[in-house]
Amino acid sequence: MSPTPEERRAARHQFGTVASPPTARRGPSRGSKQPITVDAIIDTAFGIVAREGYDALTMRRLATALETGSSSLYAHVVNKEDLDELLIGRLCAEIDLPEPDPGAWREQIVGVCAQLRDQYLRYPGISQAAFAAAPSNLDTLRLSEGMLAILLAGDIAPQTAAWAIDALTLYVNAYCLEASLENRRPGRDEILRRFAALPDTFPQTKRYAAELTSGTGHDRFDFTVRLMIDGLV
Amino acid sequence: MSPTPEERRAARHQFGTVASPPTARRGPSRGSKQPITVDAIIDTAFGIVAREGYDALTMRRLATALETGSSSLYAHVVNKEDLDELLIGRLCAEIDLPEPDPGAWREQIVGVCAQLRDQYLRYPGISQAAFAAAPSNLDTLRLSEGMLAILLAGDIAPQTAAWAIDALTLYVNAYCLEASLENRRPGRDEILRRFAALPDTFPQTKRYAAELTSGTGHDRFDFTVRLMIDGLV
DNA sequence: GTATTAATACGAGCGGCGTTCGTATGATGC
DNA sequence: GCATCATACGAACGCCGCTCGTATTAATAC
Repeated sequence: MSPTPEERRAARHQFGTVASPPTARRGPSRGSKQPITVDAIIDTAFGIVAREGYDALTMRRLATALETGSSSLYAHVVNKEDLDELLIGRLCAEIDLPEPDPGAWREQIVGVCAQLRDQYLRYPGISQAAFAAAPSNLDTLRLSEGMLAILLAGDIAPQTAAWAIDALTLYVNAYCLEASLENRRPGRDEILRRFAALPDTFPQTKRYAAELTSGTGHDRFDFTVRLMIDGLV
Repeated sequence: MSPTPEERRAARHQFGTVASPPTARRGPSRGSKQPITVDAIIDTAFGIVAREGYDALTMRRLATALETGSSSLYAHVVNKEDLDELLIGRLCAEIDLPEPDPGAWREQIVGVCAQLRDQYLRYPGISQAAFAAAPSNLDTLRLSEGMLAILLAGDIAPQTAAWAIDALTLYVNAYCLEASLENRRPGRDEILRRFAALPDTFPQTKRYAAELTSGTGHDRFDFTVRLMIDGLV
């Protein structure tokens, strides 16, 4: 009996893949349609999120894209939450972790955060899933292990390093989640107009409306990440 | 004609309440049941979230608690998103903003962040709604106005102050969102056990497992907020 | 060569969600 | 007394995640 989805999930949290013997395929494979695999599910899911955003990723929608029924997915994935974890896992797995260089730890950490940010932004809204992702997933642990190694090489105290990693990843998640919601909001011009129309009980907001609404590109992101990193010993 | 929910929402974003004349109540009011009002809806919603968490707050569930049908809510609230905004608005409205004291701006900002955190934590998961909340809501603007005033009094450059407020509120949101998901996760003991069972490709994680899983109470929160604030000029 | 068995696939259906629509209710102004 | 109109609400629509019973297929055992 090949591993159930539950067993696969457990393996992702506990040990490296048990390398279950690739049991020869059985079961129906009507016509030219290729069989459903976990990888195919993940690939298709990423496609949907990239094109239509995370909210469009439903089990039914995903099944339709795979030309099957939603119930078929549950033979490969425990539930939606499990699918989310698989997506976040793959995302983290693709982060390039540099060999720690004691003289360049700040740039290295900034680089990792930027990579993570760009991965999230490629798949709008997926950071929602990142918040729920369990901290014991092997792929996400690989990421924190790499960040920890960089900070330790930079002579940061272990406790400080651990909390800094938490703070940084939490901020990256939040920044990307907010960024993915930005299209639902009024544009900068509209906000400036509303700020100008505010009553005089909002003097600072009116006066510094430009500063409050500025931050094109990733200026705000860079500002905050640097703020945190420069504060480390 | 008394204001439609849409008009009420617009008022929250544009101008102070237009103080629509409190038209005497009309319509059915069968038996002793008191009429549905926006305030009653908000109060009941907070009760549900406080007791059962944000995910339990559905329009149907809310309507049931008010002893009515879900469709009745739409006479007072535009939609679920609007309800979320009302909740976040009230939450922000209850934050106590101190008179800016140039000599105590750090403590003042920390205090405001801690208040915000405690408000969010009182209603588990509600920070999900905070992410989506539009930045032009009057109650949330009052909060950022107050924080801006504190930072400016501390001689922080306007642009730095604006971005710092963004970073701080984003972090508070993220921290509280993660905190509300914590009960779904394995406890600290279980995580330590898993870390110990990791392969040797995770040397730092294994060695500093204690540091990585520490941070009872709000230690991690305090660490990060101080990290950001101390980095300001 | 045939029967057995395990793996896979999937349609139908359950309960719940946000939201809309048509209609009923009843206090108010004339 | 009657028309008006804010208010209230049941029924239904199209989604959602998920489960269950069953059908299909390929490897295996005899």
